[in-house]
Order: sequence, then C-alpha cells, then structure tokens
Amino acid sequence: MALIIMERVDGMNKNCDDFYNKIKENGYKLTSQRKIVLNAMLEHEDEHLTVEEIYGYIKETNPEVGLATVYRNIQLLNEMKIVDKLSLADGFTRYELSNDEDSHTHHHLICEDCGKVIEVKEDLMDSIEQSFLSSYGFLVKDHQAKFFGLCDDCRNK
Amino acid sequence: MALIIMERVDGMNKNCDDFYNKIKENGYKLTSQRKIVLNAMLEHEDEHLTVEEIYGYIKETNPEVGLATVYRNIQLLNEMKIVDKLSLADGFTRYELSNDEDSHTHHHLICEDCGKVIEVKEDLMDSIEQSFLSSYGFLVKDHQAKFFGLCDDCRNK
DNA sequence: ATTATACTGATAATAATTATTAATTAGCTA
DNA sequence: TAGCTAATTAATAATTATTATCAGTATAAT
Repeated sequence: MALIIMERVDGMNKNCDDFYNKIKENGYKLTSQRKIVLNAMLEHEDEHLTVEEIYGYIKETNPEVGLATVYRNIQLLNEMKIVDKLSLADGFTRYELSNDEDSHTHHHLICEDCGKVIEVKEDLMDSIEQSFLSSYGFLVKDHQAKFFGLCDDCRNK
Repeated sequence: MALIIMERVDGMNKNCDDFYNKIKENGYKLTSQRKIVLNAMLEHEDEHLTVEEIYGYIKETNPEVGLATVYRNIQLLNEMKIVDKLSLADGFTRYELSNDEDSHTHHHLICEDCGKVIEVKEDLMDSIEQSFLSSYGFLVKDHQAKFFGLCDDCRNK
C-alpha cells in the first residue's frame, strides 16, 4: 500500500524531484510537511488557492499538519519562486504554482459579472517593458497584471 | 479665520466641488467627515496611502474622526471611482486619488532594491487589450499592472 | 423648523497572519 | 549506523486589519 502511494507520487510529475532539489539547494530541510504542501500545489496546478483552501486539501489526507506550517511553507515556496502570490478581485491572498520559473508571471482576465478568471499564459508585455527602460531607465524583471471586464459569455448576455 | 480656511479649501482644487457633487449624485449625504477624508486624499494626491496613514493625516487636524469612519468612506470613495485601491509589494492595501475617472488605472514600477514606486500615467495597454478581445472574447474595462525590477539609480549601482 | 433616515464614534467581533515555545526531525559527523 | 545540533513543527497565544453593532447625531427633504 505504501509502495503504491510512492509510485503514484513519483510518477505524478517529473518536476517533483526538481522542486525537492530546489528546496535543498536553498539550504532548507526537506521535511515531510514541505513535500505535502508542495504536492498539494502540484495536484491543483491551475487553481488560485487561498491558504485555507490549501490547508483544506491537505487535511483530507494529512490532518496532522498544522495551519501555521502551511503558512510558513507557502511563504517559503513563494520566496523560492516555486509558487506565485496573487490577489484577484475578492480581496483574498491566493497562490498558484509558477508556470515556469524563468518566465514572467502570466496575466489574469477577471470577469466583473460572473467572476470567472481566465489565464493568459503568453507574455505580450515585451514592448511595453522596453519602453519603460528607455523612458524611465527602469529594467523590468517581472510583472503582475489583472484585466477587469466582461468575458465572452457575459458580453453576449 | 474660518473664512481664510474656507478660501484655502475652495481655492486648493477646483475639482473639490465636483467630487462633492458626485457624492450627492450617488445618493450619499455630504457629511463633514466625508469632506475631511476626501480632502486628505486631495492633499496627498501622489501618495499611495494605507488607511492608517490617511487616519494619521486626518487626526492632525480632526482628531474627533473615528477610524471606522475612515474605512467606511475610503471604501465608498473607491466604489464611486474617486479613489483607486491598490496593493504594491509590501502586502498593505493602499489608496490613491484616481487620476481621471474615465481613463484606465495607471501602472506602477516597483524597484525591488530600494522600494521606490514610479507612476506611469500613460496607458500603453491598448494593443494587448485588443488581443484579449480577439483571442478570448474578453472585453477589458480596466486593468491593474505592477512591474517589478530595478530603477535607474539601483541599476547603475 | 421638523423629521426620517443615513451616518458617525466607540468599541466589540471577526478574520487573517505571525510569534512563541516545547517537542520533534532532517541530515551532518564520527 | 548512532548521535548530535540546528531547523522545523504543532498547538496556540498574540497581533493586525477590517467589519459589525448600536446608541446617539446630523443631513437634507418637506
């Protein structure tokens, strides 16, 4: 039984070990709780999760993990750029797995009518960021952009 | 003395009455506290203020105004698009006077080294927003964008 | 001027996050 | 591989930010 679980975890995502290594490279210990938090994020890759939601998912299989530990480790994963911190339109702080550690953060289109959030994985900001360098001498390393408006469904209602 | 103060308030900003009218147009009463909160924002037009900071400015001249009133009215001014709500890099919720009620929210360039915040008043997002309409059917009404990186000074250090 | 109702101040309540502390554990060293 | 040490954890207290409550007050409509 334990073996089956191990197989599933190992096979689930080839990046899993990469993340484990990253944690150790940064000088942090690879604790079971850290793996659990990271796996929760991997298992809900395309969601924008609050800490309470992450905690809820974790409790289903690992009720012994404490809330403060989830807070601590989400923060740690954010500092290591493994997860991104964002806030959409509802005032909650949310986290999601970084799509690619070297690429810029992707954009979110937020429908003001139904609340739906659309992910835009293309960057599309290159020219605007170039202009910031020439106009202000500001070198952009990353960005975070939200666009508010109406999604296709709500626009046609 | 009262007259001098009145003159200064009236002369300070010709938009003052426009805002007062807007409050009444929206069906809200024009209370002295509401004027005080609005004037605090007008007197610190280019700052990104937390509620505590606004409260601090108000207390200097009007210590009788309560904190809950500041919260209530800042929220109200935000709903009426007189002030914008934003969060920069420090996790605090901040407010600033809207530059122009009809234009899109402006951008912020945040230096990761010294923390300086540069305002970009030009929009520059038109083409990217057009592409969202054609690719996703999403009609953008407003946006909010932060760019993280290095300012001119820190880049040359 | 009177009056209905929205608004305010003070403060209690709530929610989100951080700090504390004793006990546990990862991973280095012998 | 056992033992050691510092990092980490669980539980919970403390803190911080924000919202709700409610009795009293002030706005603006009549």
